[in-house]
Amino acid sequence: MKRKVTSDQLTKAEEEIMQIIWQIEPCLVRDIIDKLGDPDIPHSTVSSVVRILEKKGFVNHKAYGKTHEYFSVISKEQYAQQGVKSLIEKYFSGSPKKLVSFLVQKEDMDLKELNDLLKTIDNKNS
Amino acid sequence: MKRKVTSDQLTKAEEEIMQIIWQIEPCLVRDIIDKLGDPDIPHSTVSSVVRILEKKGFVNHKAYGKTHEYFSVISKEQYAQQGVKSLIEKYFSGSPKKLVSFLVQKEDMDLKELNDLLKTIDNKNS
DNA sequence: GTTTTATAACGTATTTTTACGTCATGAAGC
DNA sequence: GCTTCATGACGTAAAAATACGTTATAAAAC
Repeated sequence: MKRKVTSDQLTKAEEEIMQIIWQIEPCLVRDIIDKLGDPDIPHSTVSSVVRILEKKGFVNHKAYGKTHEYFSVISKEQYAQQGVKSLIEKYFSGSPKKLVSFLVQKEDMDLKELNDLLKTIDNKNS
Repeated sequence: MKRKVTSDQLTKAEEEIMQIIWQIEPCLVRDIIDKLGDPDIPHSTVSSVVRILEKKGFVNHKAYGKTHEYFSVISKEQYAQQGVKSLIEKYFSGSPKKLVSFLVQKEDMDLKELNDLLKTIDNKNS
């Protein structure tokens, strides 16, 4: 029940904003709002979340006068890696192989696809 | 920024308890505490989380007098599937293939392993 | 039957997350 | 210069998640 101090996990709202930053960085809060689609969301709400993201070390900014241009510090890939790792640990007994066979079983992926991929990687490595 | 009403996502504490329930169900709150390892955690704290899990529809209980025996309604596999799906959507542009090649690249999984797996599945399907 | 023990519910306090009103500042236009 | 506009920070309100003290009850021990 202990809470990790190093906030390495994003909440839902935080992640939603972070995804946009990864897409369009570097960006202003305004840009994020435009991308969000919801025009009624108050500027200050988004600003708050971005500030929290900065506090958590996910983004940083460069100031041009009062205007802040935000950019990510943790890459989407880095964060994804952490997510994949935790998923595998928690739901596939730490075995990536189990995750792959799950993907195939659930028909999210067919065998042919997997085979093709394997060939592609094989070629790269030789 | 809208919040989903159908609580399909567990928070950290909730998930920790849920993992234990999946492991040892059916179980009493007491069993969960024993499994948690932290003997100082108040019984009522764990009980609260379990009640929330019930409200969210993840568990249900059978009452024996005042004693409640909890069991999962949503299987670990079901929940895992949802997690995998959301991860793929958010971080691998909806392509399971990309996830697999990510696994290989990050050396969480080697090619041989993947190859073996492919053979195993192949055999099953023929 | 009475006492003790183990159980869970309930209500509430605390903390964290999410949302927003208000203020200040710099830039642009006058 | 002054005014307007766009920006973001700050503080705080609201909601959600987490933690726990207290009470009630059933079962077990006596």
